[in-house]
This record gives sequence, structure tokens and C-alpha cells, in this order.
Amino acid sequence: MTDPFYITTPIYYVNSHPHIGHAYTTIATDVITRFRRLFGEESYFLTGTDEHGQKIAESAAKAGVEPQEFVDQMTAEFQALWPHLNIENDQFIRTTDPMHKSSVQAVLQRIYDKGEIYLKEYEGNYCVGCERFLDESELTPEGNCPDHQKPPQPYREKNYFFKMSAYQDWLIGELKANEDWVHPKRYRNELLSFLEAPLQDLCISRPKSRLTWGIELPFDDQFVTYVWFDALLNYVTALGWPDDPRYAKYWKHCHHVIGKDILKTHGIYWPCMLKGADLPQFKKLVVHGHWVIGGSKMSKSLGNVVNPLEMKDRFGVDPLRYFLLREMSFGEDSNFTEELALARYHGDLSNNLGNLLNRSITLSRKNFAGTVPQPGKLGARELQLREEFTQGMDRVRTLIRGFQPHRALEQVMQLSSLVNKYIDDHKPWKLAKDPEQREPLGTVLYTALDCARMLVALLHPVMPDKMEQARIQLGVAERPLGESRLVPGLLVAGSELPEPEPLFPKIQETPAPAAKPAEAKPAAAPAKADSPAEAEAGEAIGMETFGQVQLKVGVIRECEPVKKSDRLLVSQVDIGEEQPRQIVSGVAAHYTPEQMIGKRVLVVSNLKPVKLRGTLSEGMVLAADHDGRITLLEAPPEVPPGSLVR
RNA sequence: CGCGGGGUGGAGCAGUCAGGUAGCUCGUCGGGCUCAUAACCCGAAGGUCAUAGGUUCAAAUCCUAUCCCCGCAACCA
Repeated sequence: MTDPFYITTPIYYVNSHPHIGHAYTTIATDVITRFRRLFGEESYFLTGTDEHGQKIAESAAKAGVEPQEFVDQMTAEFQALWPHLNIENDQFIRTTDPMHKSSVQAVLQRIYDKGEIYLKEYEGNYCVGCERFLDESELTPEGNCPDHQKPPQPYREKNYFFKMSAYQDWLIGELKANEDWVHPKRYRNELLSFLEAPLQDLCISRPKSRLTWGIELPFDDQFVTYVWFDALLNYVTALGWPDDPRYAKYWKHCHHVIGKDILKTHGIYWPCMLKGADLPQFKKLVVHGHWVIGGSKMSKSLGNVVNPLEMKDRFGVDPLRYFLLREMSFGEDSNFTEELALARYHGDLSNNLGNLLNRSITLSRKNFAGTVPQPGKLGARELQLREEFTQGMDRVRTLIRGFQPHRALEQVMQLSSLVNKYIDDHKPWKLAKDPEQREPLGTVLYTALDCARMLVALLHPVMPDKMEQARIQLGVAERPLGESRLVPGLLVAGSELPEPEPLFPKIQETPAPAAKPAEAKPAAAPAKADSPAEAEAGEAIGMETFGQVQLKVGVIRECEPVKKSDRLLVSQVDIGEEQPRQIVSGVAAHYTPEQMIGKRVLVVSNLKPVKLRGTLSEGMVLAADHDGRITLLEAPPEVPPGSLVR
């Protein structure tokens, strides 16, 4: 009798569109859930959206709609996407659900009644433009807001605080006592190191004068609750806390799957909040890493941007799911490139598994009139193979339960290899030529098909559609779900085997980048360009606009690093004026000061001077950016400094 | 001393928390097979597990120090 299993993704903030991060977390959670069900555990999978807050209100205003209308649209986007990624969640919670709101208020009231929430007036640097308090460290050297170039105003404000600091020692104790509370363990250590510094009380409100799009505090209608008590509580309110039987059944078995970016909120704020509300703790925090593109950040130049979600159109959803789960060592960051995805697809799915299915089905059809062969008496080799499968499937179960899907899938593929080897060893194509060997032939082919059947069951959680097709190819009538499917010998001899088609056909190597630009990208329909930089080949500018830019040739006479900065170099550039210009450039990652000196570069000479990291910069040196590499553009040696560039 | 992650055969990665024959995928070379999606199987070459110390009967794994990469933060006019 195993415990029920409750698993959640974070609720996603609907101020931005769904991206690979959302998709990965949700797919991983879905896969784990489906595995648990395969292993016979009763599971409940929750995801949803976080819909309140300042940014939402702003975005709605900008779009000229009411916040509710805005979040309805954005949430619909998430809800529409998940089925396309073969995600089957049991529930989808929205923080604007009435039930959620009333539960949040109930929890807040409860903590307030205990005296764990207090009102405090405090003073800070408030930037009206940003509509928020700025920390000292965020200000420019002159003490201005970096975005608005204006000094923030000293501002007094009252807000409610949760006495989180009181729970610091308790939390440290919990983390130390429960080694498995946070997975992988590394993140537990990280939390403990956070907790070496004193924990501050948590500001949990916003005055309505600043923000109305939120849940009103039950004990003061002049305030709404800030994100923490609104968003994190969804895990509890979704279950119908306090009275719904789902809460009683599932809550204490709760596993939170999160990306490492929100470790602190889930590993520190959330346990303290639960403790403050006298609610039981969740069971486990499961933390995964991030996808990086091509080893570093995405380069916006040309076709090098890999949008992982577009991979679904190229490979199909299921292979994408397989790749994401197999490739990322759970907890670590991982690289996403088309090459890696293609290698996995061909190596694991086409060659190993797909071909195994194809060859064993084809052989059986040819020799047994299109049906699953009748096996003879099993020999030592067959029994051994079954034993290896039984053990292998146990390992898969253990690895999945230990949140190591990458290793679980590695294990599955090794089982697949084993069957390929078994077939090769027994050479059924040879047996087929000898009428005397009819029975051993049946045994070998049956065993291969039966093993393939178990592999299909094992991979169903990862690739539901593909494995459903495979199930049909194997002539299995029942859906291969449920633990009993993981038992050898269940394949029914005599079942019809339809003509197989390759499940994972080979995919052409990367088409030349030139092939692409013509076709529009209808797939990712809704708005894309969210920053001006992405407007790339945007509207053409007129000559008069370009004419406003004054370019000159300059020679770098001196150069040194800017202190307290690892991207900036400051150069003295001779552009034919009496004094050399001091120019700061963000090229320290690509050039040493020594390499800079003597270069004959192109300079924008009529830029408004600014201070960067406290150092004055009176212009800009032009450079080419190719795949993240920076190369300074240089003028030929015969051009004297000060020459105008036109 | 801002925070964190990583350095394992040619490439990409497991393994490190609970020390005990160094594993996977791809690539290379040789062989086998021909049922199958030019797939499958076998064999070989190739690693002082970044470096230096230490603990231990035993260290990729634990401890200390150092070097190098990469994210984040600040910052690329």
C-alpha cells in the first residue's frame, strides 16, 4: 500500500507568454506523474497561473483592457498549450478563482489572529516612475534611479509584515533534520547557506493607493496581499483547504517541482508561512536546473536562435519530451541544441527502440501469418532476459521515485539494447529457413515482442502518443497502462500484427539556414517582439535620421579596465580633437587593454556623455556582434584619426 | 573576499550526498549479421576522473589549498 502522490508545478505568472522554462517544469511533472500511475500510485497533478500584481495591472492598462480580461486571455494561452505538449493535469488553479481568494483570506486571518502579522511604517527610496522602493545598491553613482534618471523620493509607507524572522532557527533545524526534504541535496545546502544570514520579516501587503489588483487583506481593507500569500498558498487552496477530502488525502504527500530560480521562495518563505499558519509541511521540494542555449545565452543574430518549443514542430511532441527528460541531468543546468536533440532522436528512438519494434514485428508477420507467434518452452536465455527486465524495471521505478528521470530513461534504453542483442544472438531469420526450428523461432520472436511490449509500457509516461501507436503495432488490445503491464509474458499469442510503420522516421540533417527565411512562422502566433532590440530589420530610417549620428575614426592611445566591473574597459581615444575622448566599452570579455591600444576604431562622437560604473564615457566604439563574439571594427591604417565616417 | 554551478577517454554527459573493479551516448578503427528505419550485434584503441597536499586498508567520491571555465547580480551608449 503506497501513499498517494500529490505533485505541483509553480503557478506561472501570466505577465509573459509560455516559454521553455514553463514547458520543461510542466512536462517533467507530467512525466513523473504518469510514471507514478504506471507504478500503481494514486496521483494528483496540479498546475495553474498566478494572476495578480502590479505588472499585470500595468500590462492590462497598456493593452487597454481590464485586468481580469487580460489574465483571462493570458491564462487561456497556457491552458491551450499544455494539451499540445501532452500534459494531463488533474487541476488547473487560477489565483483569481473565488475559492482561492477566500482561502487566502482565511489563512491570513488565522495568522493575524495568532499575532504573527504586524503593521509597520517604514521609510525608503521610492521611485514614482518604477512605482516601487529602490535599494541603495540599485541606484546610479549620482543616486538616481537607473531607469528614470531621477532621484527617488524618501517616502513613508505602512505595510503588514509576517514575522518570518521568528522561524529562522526552526527552519534551519528542519532542513538539517530532513535530509531528503529538498532534492537534489545541493539545494538544501544552498538554503542553509542563505539562512546563515539573518532572516528578515516578510512584507506581505501593498496599500491600495498603489495597487488594487490583488486579494484584499481580511483585517484591513486598505491593503491587498502581496504575491507570497497569494501565490504560494495555491498549493493548499487548490485542494479545497480546509474541508475538502482532497486536502486531507493529498496535502501531506505534496511534492513541489520548481526551477532553481524560485528556490528561495519555496525553500524559505513557504515553509515559514505554513508553520505560521499551523499547517503541515509539504513532503518534498524537487528542484531542477535551467536550459541554456548553445552553451551560452541565445544569440539574436541570424538563425542561431533555437526556440525549444519550435522543436516540437520539427521532432514532434513526444520526442521533445523524451529529449528534455533524458538529456537534462535533473537538478543541473543543461544545454539545448538541435544537434543534441537530433542525436538523441536518432540514437535512442529511431535506431535502438524504433528499429527494435520494426524488426521484431516484421519478422513475426512474415513467418507467422501476420500474428504474434506462439512461444515454445522458454529456455535459460529467455528466463534470464525476463529476469533482467524485471530487475531493470525495478531500477527504473527506484530512479523515478528518486527524481532522476535521466537515469531512468538511460536504464530503459539499456533494456532495449538487450533485446536487440537477444535477437542477434538467436538469428530468427536463420531459424525461419529451417522448418524444424519452427518452435524456437516462435519463442524468440514472442520473447522479443513481449519485451518490446514492456518497453512501450515503460515509455508511455514520456511519449504517450507514440507509445499508443506502438501498442497498436504490437497488436495489444488493452492500453498498456497499469503495473501489471510490467510483467513478462502478457502478450497474447495469435493477436494480429498490423503492418508496421516506423515510429520514429529519420529526420534530415539540419536544413541549410538559407532554406528558412522565406516561410513565415505561423506556429508561435501571438506577439513576439517584446523588446525594441528584437525589432531587428524593423522599419527603415531616413537619411536625415542617420545623418544625426556622427561617426569618426579614432586611435586608442590608452586603455585600462574599469574597476568593480568585469565587462568594461575605459579607453582614451584620439579622434583628432585637442584632448583624447574617454570612452567606456563593454568588451572586457573579448579584448585585453593591451590589445585595445593602437587600434584604429570607429567612434560615435556625438553621443551624450554618461557615467558607466562611475566612469565617464564620451562616445561609443563600434563593434560587430556575431554569435556573441565581439569584434571591433577597424579603419585601414592610411585613415588619420578624426576622419569623418559617412 | 557579491551569490552559485562546473572541470571525468576525440565530443556531450552520468557517477560524487551514503568511499571499494571508471559508466552511458556519439565519434574512430576492426569484425559479424542481413530480419529491420544504411538499422542491429561483437571486439579494439582512447581517461594519472583540473592541480597539489591530506584522511583512509581503499578516494572521481571525504578534507584543505590552488588554477581554469560558465551562469546570476552589477554592468555592455
